Amino acid sequence: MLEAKLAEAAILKRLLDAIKELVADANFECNEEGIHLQAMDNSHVALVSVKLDESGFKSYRCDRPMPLGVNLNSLTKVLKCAKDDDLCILKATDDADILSLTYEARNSDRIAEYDMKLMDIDSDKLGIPDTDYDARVTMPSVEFGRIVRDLSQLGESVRIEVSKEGVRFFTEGEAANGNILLKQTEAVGKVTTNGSASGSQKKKAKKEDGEDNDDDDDVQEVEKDGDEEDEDEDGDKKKVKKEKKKKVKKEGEDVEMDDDEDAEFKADEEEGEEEVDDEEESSSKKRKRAPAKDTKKKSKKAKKSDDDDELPEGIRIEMNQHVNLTFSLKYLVNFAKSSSLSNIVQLMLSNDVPLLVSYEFGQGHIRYYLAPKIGDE
Amino acid sequence: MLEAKLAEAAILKRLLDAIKELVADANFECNEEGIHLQAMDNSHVALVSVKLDESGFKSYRCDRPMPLGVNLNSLTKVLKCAKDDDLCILKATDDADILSLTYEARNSDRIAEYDMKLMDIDSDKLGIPDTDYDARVTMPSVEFGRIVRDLSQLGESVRIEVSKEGVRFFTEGEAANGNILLKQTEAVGKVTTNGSASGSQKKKAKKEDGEDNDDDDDVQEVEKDGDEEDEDEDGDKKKVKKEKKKKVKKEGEDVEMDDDEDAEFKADEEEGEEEVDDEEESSSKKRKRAPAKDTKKKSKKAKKSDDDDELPEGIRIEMNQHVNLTFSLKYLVNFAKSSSLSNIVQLMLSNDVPLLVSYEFGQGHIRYYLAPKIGDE
DNA sequence: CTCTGAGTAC
DNA sequence: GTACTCAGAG
Repeated sequence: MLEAKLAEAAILKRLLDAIKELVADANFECNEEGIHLQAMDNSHVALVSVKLDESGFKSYRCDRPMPLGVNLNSLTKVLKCAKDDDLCILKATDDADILSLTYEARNSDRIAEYDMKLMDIDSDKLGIPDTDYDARVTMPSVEFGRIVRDLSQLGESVRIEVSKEGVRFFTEGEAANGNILLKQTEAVGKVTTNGSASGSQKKKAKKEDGEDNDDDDDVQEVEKDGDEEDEDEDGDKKKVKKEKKKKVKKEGEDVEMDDDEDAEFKADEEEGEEEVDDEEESSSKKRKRAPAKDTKKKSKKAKKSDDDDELPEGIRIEMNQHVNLTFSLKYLVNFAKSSSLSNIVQLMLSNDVPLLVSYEFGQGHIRYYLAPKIGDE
Repeated sequence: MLEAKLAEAAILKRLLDAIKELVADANFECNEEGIHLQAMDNSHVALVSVKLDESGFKSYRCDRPMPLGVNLNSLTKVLKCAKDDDLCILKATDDADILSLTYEARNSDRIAEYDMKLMDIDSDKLGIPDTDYDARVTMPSVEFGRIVRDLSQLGESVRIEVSKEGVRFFTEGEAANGNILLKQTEAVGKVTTNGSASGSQKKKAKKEDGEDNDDDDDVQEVEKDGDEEDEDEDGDKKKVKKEKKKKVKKEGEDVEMDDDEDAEFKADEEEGEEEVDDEEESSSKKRKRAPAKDTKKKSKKAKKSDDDDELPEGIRIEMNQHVNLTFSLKYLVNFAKSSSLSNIVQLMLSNDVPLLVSYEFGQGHIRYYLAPKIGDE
């Protein structure tokens, strides 16, 4: 049987919000390591992979591997009945025909239990080959969402090109064509959070810093001014100041997102790692609408703690080789719904192979794979 | 003629928001006791009863009983022209073909007057039998709203069962079944306000006093712990003390909700009553979410003052006998719109008789009656 | 007092 | 599904 206790129902709610439009039914594969879901989208064009690590649960027990065939629409309805801060307990018996969700209010004076019928789903689970991507772009998830939403108003697809110059998103539409260039955020003098990759960055990734987001990041005391040419400087500035207390991330290097990718970009991962100090709290609160910035610190914070922060800001571009690929914007817009799960998104690209869009959060990750369009389709 | 001055137009606005979806036209029956409205909903399934007590007005005069036939849609439009804190004066001449609404800004620098045509409505006013209900559940109105909204996503109807365990709401739906259990809030050490009902409670109602509400009731200095199990005495206690200045209701006992129900739970009514002293103001602001307790004492402040709070928290369950009834969620969701009128809602149930959902507020009350579903309809 | 989020209505 | 209104939080 399965009995998994999640500290906050909000995680599951956001996860379902992120994938319910893409996939109708899916198997939640539960085993001693945690819960994994992998599914093709309804039109069999994109692939979604979600992992909730056993360590991300308040308590977790799964005696034997079991696939729970869930209708995501039903699960979404059931999850709407949970308050964000409810304790959420998932239970299934070995016959796996019912998934029970129990929500317990903080004060325990209210306990709600929902039983959802499960279904048999043949999982054609495809293995995902490990790929050494030629380029990786790490950016605030809200910024990625903004870009694809903006461009989707003009055209159907976007060409993403990563070059020494940075990463460029091109769209051609009837009304207008558009292209957005993101340059790597300049490493701030010091404290910059996103700074560059540490040593491992092999290639020639460049990191200028463009963004002019408002950022509120957490940069520390350092101050960087960025006025270089156009954009950006202010973005950084502001961030600099805010960070008073944080101690920042620097050291964490590898912990973060190493799972799939490997050596190639491994070094960068650290960003996610940073932990905040204890007191943090600081100002990180606002991430709202600023274009790029955010601050929120919450994202990854480490896989294990409950909440995590990340470096809220900045764009990092790492590349081994120039890549130029075209994707359907419709899917990317859907992927971007995961912004509520992490402040950071990573785009992994190699010519002629599917794009990987990855969001890491405290309890696990959600990854999307999308094959490039070929020719002018 | 009628001339009634209401301290805040907001009360009327909220009242109309609460019933305008349920009823299209209704008679406002005005007499020397106040204004009363009673109407079946458009599909003749539910009954709404609203009472604005004469004492709840800043000034009130009604020379002779007169029914004012109002189109609630029109009245809603007119009320949207008032600011929440405007003084609102209702006037009608004896021929009752026009209702005049005058809004006066706090500082009197703005006076608006609207005249609305009235209509003849045959009121088939049914008497509402006094019922001694077998169970009464008192809970935060927002929580009730949340529960019925949640469950309405899963199914069409809800079975409400009150037992020694607490109150449980069950729904069966295609996607999932759900049940929510509310246990009586644990009585807090002393001060617990809710105490029990006073003497009148005839049956074997039990009143634990669980509530941990913050109650701010008005309990005075006394402290009651209410733990005995059942009964009531405290109910009276509390009211007794509170009354400092207000003339109020104490005496009014009957005033409260007695209309329909009576003896059964009458005692409890007082809760609503308590007034606060003058200084109130106090902290009453927060009644929000604390689970159960909080201390805040402010609550009701009195009917007359502008706002009333109630004990902001906690769930109280009183029952003479196990009840188990099924209702249409659609109506309950509509009833729950009255949450803006009171922080507290009471559900009165007896097997095979209509459910009474009651919201008491400083100036009066709004009550909904809904017949249970029979069998598996 | 302003902003953000949720709920309700069209 | 989109827009508007109301309520709660910062």
